[in-house]
Amino acid sequence: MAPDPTNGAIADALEELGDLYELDGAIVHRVVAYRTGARAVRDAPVSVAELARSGRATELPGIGRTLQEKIVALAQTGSIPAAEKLRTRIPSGLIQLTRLPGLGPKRARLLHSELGVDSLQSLREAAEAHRLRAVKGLGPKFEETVLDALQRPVEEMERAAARTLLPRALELAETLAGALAERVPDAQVIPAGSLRRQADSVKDIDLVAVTDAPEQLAAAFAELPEIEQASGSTAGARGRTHSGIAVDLRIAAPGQLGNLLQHFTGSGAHNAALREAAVRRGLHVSEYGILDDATGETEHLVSEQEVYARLGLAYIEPELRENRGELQAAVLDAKGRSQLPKLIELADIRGDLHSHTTASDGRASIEEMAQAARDRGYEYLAITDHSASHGFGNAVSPEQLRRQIELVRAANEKVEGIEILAGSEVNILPDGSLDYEDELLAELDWVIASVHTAFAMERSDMTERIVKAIEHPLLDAIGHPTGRKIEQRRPYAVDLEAVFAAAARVGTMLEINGNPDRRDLSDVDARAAVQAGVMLVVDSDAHRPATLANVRWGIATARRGWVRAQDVANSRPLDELRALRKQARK
DNA sequence: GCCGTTTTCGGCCCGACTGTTTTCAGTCG
Repeated sequence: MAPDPTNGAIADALEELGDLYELDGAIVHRVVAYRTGARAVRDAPVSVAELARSGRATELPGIGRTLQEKIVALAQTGSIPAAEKLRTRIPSGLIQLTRLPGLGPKRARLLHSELGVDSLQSLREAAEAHRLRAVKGLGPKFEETVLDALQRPVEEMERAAARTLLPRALELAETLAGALAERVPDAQVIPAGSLRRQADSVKDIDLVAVTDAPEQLAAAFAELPEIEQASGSTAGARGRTHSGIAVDLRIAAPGQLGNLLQHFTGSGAHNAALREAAVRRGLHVSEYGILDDATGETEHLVSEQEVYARLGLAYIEPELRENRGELQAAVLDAKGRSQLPKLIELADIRGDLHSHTTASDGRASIEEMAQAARDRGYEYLAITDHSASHGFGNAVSPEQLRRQIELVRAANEKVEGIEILAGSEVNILPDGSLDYEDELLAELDWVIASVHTAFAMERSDMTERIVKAIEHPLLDAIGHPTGRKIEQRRPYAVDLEAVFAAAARVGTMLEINGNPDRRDLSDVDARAAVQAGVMLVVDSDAHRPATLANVRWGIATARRGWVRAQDVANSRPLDELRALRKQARK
């Protein structure tokens, strides 16, 4: 039997089917239903193919009976009959057409029926022969836009599609906001959009500003040294940085910051769902205010708290605004309470359980790392250098680890105000064993294990490998459990449901690694892990004192995953953390 | 195609911008 399609593959298939229906002239709501469904599948933390087979995929918001049937067909036969049928009628090149700016499904359909255009190549030929302008509803300007888009080099298209990791984008946004506030002293400039939601990566930088001098602010934006090209008005300005990131600045009068910030924080899916629910209550939400059908009046609100309150909702933290159930959870009951979690905060973290020194590939000594951790206000720090088989010239032999344990004990005497734990980040070998003897592992205060080799294993083998490690009695936690690198490397194939079940059963913790390239577990995975009963740890994986601060990206991911402080072991004092170790629980 | 503290049928977020238009359709975020 063929393996189940991944959630990603199912989502791709539903999106393609949506595109096909759209080009076939289906009503927009049907098309939107496919795209909403695709998103729900992509975000789902469990195997949707399995869910659909047991008739439970309809529990996902946006998946009904029809989509479930199509998912089952995809899992059983490898394709969806409706898509097969549509493909005979709609040339695949038409979908490519809709990716061009200013060219959507309606125009692609029009070009196909009027001119027989069915690919980027035939579109180019038609445009060059000036046949586009002859079509009713199109004109020379449109023809020019099309030729322009087709002539743009591939690299530029790719650059425009590229996403920037959160830390870099946030730093840039803060630089721009600071420079603007300096030039227009009364202006308040706030990063919004996916930046404010602390997403893994962002497509562009959204800034929201409040000022009484909008013209001055828009002009100042265009003058910024970081901005390469800009256009603007009193409502805002757009530009592009020299590094190629699009920047959007929106300017509001002080009285409506709440509405504007809520709108531009998004996500698009959150806002669409929020507004649909509001319409049922006779309220119409936009970036300018809330229009009440009953009075015909539009209210302008200064704060987001007021916006959510006006809609009968508890305040929703930006990290939760992805339309993953937060709107339902925010509904206030008769006593004014909601089902939203109290999210973990950076200040809840009492220690770091994953850090490196010069003993392996780190850049600082045990003492330097410990002092930096203490200066962050931590109660404890685990030194977890790589293990015997790590390779890259920085493996730690068993003898070296014994010596390292002594060095940690000695450093603990020297450095006041923090407890240093002797640990290791051991490799999970392809057969699921760890690469130190149990006798040595038993001497350590903290053992974290990670996959660093043989990423390309079969899903079932990788699952078996990691579950075996989880079941090791001396192991405390699994580091960066999926191996993903944001925008670079997909997670290795593994059955996370089985991993979570095993971890919950034996009491092995799972990490949210705070390295901004990793943030692994991801937000949706972390949420599913907690739901399965897993205890998490949030670590920096620091290789030098400064990168201890990377724990903030782990906290961002945890918050996006609905994680509370009580779900995270290193939010607890050291004695409580020790009591959570498997060894202590026996 | 999905969904329901006004509905199992009849709705389905909101506004800006562009280019083509004599009042608006299509696209985008």
